[in-house]
Amino acid sequence: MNINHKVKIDIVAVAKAAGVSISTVSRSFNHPDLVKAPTRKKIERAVQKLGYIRNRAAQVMHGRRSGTIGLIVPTIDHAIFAEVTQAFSDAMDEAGFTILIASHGFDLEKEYLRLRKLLEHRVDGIALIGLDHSESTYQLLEQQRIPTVAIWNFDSTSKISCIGADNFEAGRMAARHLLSLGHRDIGLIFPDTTENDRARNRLMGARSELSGAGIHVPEGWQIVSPYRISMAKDACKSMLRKPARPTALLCGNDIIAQGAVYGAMQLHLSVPQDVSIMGIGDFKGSSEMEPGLSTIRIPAKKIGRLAGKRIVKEVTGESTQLSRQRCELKLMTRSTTRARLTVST
Amino acid sequence: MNINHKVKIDIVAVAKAAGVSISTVSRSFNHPDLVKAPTRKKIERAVQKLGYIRNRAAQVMHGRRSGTIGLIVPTIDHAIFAEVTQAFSDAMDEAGFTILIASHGFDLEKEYLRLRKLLEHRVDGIALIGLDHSESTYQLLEQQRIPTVAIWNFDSTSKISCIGADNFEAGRMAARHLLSLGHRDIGLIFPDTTENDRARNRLMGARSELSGAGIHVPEGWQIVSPYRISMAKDACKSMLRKPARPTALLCGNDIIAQGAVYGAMQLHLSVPQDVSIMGIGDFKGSSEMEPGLSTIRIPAKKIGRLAGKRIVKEVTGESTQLSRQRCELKLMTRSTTRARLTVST
DNA sequence: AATAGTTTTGCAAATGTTTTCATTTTTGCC
DNA sequence: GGCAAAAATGAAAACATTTGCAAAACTATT
Repeated sequence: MNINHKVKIDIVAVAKAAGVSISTVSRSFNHPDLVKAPTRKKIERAVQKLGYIRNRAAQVMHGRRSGTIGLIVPTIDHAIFAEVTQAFSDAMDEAGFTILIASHGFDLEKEYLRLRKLLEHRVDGIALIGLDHSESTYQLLEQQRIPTVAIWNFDSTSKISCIGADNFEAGRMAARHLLSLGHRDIGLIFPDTTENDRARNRLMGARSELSGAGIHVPEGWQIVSPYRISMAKDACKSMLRKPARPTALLCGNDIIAQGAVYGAMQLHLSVPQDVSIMGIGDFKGSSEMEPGLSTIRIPAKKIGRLAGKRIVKEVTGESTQLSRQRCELKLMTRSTTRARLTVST
Repeated sequence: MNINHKVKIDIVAVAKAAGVSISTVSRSFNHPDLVKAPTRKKIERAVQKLGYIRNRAAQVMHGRRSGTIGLIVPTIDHAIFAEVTQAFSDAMDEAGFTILIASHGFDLEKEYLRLRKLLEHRVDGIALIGLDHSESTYQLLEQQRIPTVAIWNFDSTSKISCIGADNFEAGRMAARHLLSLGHRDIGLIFPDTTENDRARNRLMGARSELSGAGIHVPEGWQIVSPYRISMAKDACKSMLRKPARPTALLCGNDIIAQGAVYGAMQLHLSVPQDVSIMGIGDFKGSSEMEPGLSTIRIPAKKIGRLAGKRIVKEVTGESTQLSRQRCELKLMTRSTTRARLTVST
């Protein structure tokens, strides 16, 4: 029955239909306790009849919060980011916020541009992945004084709030696990670390642990592979085909590790008998594959959820100072690692 | 140097700093060719100095488009949706739009609420997954006359624009492949299909093909499992442990199929020697796992990208009528299916 | 029934921008 | 150097809402 014929339905139309003033309509939305129940009823009925939907753009102009948070990720299409994004989104829903999402494909210049665009939309807060961002990004965030939280990394010296794991420690734990199993010939497969602090810190952690144990990783045993199963598979095969091959592989994350496992299988090496493979991350799927992947668990869901709660707090002014939160890591010993069989020395 | 001390930086401040009128500033953004180059330079310098960022909320109030598209997905944290979302996002970036994302966890009532919220933010268009939506959702979309596109399914009778694959056909093709390999004892593992038209159509397609070949699927050989590897693993094991077990498994999607492959492995059955396993979807990872999964390829990236382009066209008014686009399917024969070994009949 | 106090409602200004129309400046041409 | 035409700029209205303040309508008390 509601005739909606070209006429735009705004608060004025509702007021007219309900036979009250505009202010009363506005108030009945924003401060319902200030308007008499019967009046509210009339307004509600008018809203229903006309199919009115409030215009947040107009509200924003009054210094009201937009009720949106900008989330900038490298890519959505990665197990890690998808998981963390979903958890973040759940936290936002709970708090009544909506997410504006943008991805930059690991390009920090693009990230800056995405940030600008989100700010145009007057998001109330910004969530980023990691702490590696361009100087201009950091400057812009500071200049705009917008609540910001970095997801996924913990760093006690960060300039912005951060919630996540200590990646250095993660690399260290992964290395320690392999060392504890008696491995001394260890290969490393990591992504390019120039614009990726997460990977860089893991690598540094791993190397530090290894050299602490007096182990040197020879030239050919450290290779670079992006976070793609197929690439990692090839990288792994190229390393394991060499006459002198490592007895264990430490991978920059679970995606690489999964690729490594499959690569080894293709060479008819069995995991973990012939080679142990260690991941970092414990992504969805790592526990479920065959054989189950040994890895360092980084609690993505928890991080996403905490980050969501944190940004809401900063936006609502409930807690405004910089906060750094470290999420604990956990060694998940599954079926891709085992003690080195024969010590040939 | 830019003093930004509590003073809010709006277009007025820029005008003052540049020594021109507000209108000129606005024009230099929206119709740069209408303002003299030197004036534009002055304005740009003022913008730079003050760190001004345009306020889209204010623009929206003038009937301008918000430059945002609402995307509502069941969940982000699923290989399929993550992939399609990323492709959609890329298309949006290209067109200069920003995405407001919301997820509903396969709950169509929640979907309706998310839609309402997105409409409050005055998104210019809406993208949904699939064609199964609540009556109120459809009504709201129609009433608000907002450009909408359904991603992932093709249906020639849809009430809204849709871009995707014909899931019935996908199910049919998967079944046909198994039949062509000589399988007649086929088990089905599908998710609950009550609020999921994609799964429902696939199942119907598969069953129709099977019964067309005179094959009846006995009670115990059709089980329900959600789209979770671990659950599918268990479901598969429960089916394959029975004394009379099928020679092939047709799975509702690749996640279930991956779970099935791992489940079979755990029972020390080899795939495809002991049992063939067929997926639907060809998600990221399916080609890379060992053994590579035989499946029906649904081109997620392409669908996401096309959907993005389509919604932009509808929003800009370039093409306003309902459009239905079917993306072609492709049988990917990899290593989890093979001809039935011995025909015992 | 009048008064004071309280609750409810309405008026109008304010928000940051775009755009129409009018005004001013510049340009081209004789 | 003056004039018409064209180009550039500015003033003010419009957009959909919120909110401070004032007015009106109730309540309670005497």
